[in-house]
Amino acid sequence: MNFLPLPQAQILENMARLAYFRDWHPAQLARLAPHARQFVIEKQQPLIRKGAHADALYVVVSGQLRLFIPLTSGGERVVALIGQGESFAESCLVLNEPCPFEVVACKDSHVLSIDALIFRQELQQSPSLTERMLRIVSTRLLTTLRDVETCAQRSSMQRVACFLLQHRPAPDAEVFEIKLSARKLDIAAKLGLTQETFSRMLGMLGKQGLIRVRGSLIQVRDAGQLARINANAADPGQTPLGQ
Amino acid sequence: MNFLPLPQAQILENMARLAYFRDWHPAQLARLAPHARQFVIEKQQPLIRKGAHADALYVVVSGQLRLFIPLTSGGERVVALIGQGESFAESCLVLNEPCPFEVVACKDSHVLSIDALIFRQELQQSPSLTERMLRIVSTRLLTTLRDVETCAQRSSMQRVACFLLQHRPAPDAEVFEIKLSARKLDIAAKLGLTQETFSRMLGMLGKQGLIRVRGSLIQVRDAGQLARINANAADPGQTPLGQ
DNA sequence: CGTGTCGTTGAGCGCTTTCAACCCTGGTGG
DNA sequence: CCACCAGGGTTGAAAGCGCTCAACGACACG
Repeated sequence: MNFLPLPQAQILENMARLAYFRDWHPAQLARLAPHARQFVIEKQQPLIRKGAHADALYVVVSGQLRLFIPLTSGGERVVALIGQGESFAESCLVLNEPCPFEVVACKDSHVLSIDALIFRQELQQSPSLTERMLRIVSTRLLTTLRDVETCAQRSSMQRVACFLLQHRPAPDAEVFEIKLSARKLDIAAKLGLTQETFSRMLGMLGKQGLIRVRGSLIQVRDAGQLARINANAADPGQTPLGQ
Repeated sequence: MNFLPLPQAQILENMARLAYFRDWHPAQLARLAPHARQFVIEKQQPLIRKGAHADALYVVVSGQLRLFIPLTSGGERVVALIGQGESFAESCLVLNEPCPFEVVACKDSHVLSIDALIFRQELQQSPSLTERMLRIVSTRLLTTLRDVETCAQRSSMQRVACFLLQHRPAPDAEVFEIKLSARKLDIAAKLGLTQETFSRMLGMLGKQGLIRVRGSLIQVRDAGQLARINANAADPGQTPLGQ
């Protein structure tokens, strides 16, 4: 985790370029930039440990971070994968609570940080910033609840179907493509599965012709049938008993 | 779901009495009260269906509500149990998104509702209210993440241990009591377990002397050992093979 | 005292995990 | 150009664990 000795002008420019800061008040950005830093974090290096206090608001400039809860088995339960232009740990910052998950870089990444004290100060003085944070945290809560729904599915086949259908561009789209934004290992961990099980389920769906997998590219060819897997507890991949 | 024909003065008084509205601006309460209603909802009756838009901010005056995701198996995955003086679905209200869970009364309950439009209006005009909502939603997100952590535990024994330790009053408290705030059925569903498994795990812990169960009262007698169950993947409840 | 709800206990099955080996792909260097 | 290597992904076999179904027990309520 090396800080980049960037001049403030550069930092401010980087911030202005990020979609995340779009339509923040320019004056606000100018106030925050002097307390912002940018740094590089190498693949597999930790950024925040579980239980630590978040001392800044972090925004990913490039790369990808993995938020996860470490399991006793040595495994991980991925809570979120944070990509370019996203922030995280906002709720911890707001409440000044310890971080409930670990944060590690999936790949070499650039991250921008805004000092917590300064940010809270700005928060108190800026209703529009507060409103923005309310929106962000609300969105994250709904996303998390959707993930909970996916993981709540009893069978692993249903979880995978649920996951695939989350990427449906429209409620009636029957065919569409998904570009996996992370290693299958991490996605499996986000679904509460092992990578082996995830792989098997994708294989099964492939054999049925419902999807087509080529590396990290998945083509869904029959979303309706996929949705039916989710609805029926029955697994149509196995012997069609009576159906 | 019967609306109570309460005079506005009564509604306002009820609101003022609720801890939830403590230190809201009196003027604010006065503005909202005319658009608030109070109603009774009977045990097992639905309040909001999954996918519906929340048309109001709801606050529980008495009783208990169950927020859950329906599973294809007919079961439920409880997301939260909302008791007196708590609100819910704030994030849906803020983003005007459909509700990701069902809401049903656990017991006969009194609920207060504030019209969504009016509430959003007030939200825009009142930075302090926005800040309050930000705190509430942030808290709910952290709570949800803690629940995710519990459910992420591989073995059911670990989940139960995790659940019990969530009620530890202090990090070093070795003995303490827990009063279950809901039916064991619902708590099990919140842990992602069946009530049978939940019962079995409590039974095992009881036989080991780590806890003592009397109805909905659980006395934890050795929190340290309980924490160790969580840390070690090994289940000390079974035959001590080799240990 | 009967009734209904909730909780407990028991037995068997199916699924996911675990552990293992193997494959595939991209990158590197001779 | 090919051999080699490392990381990620796939596939196979075996075993453990939680779910399901079913019956019983406990308790509150009318």
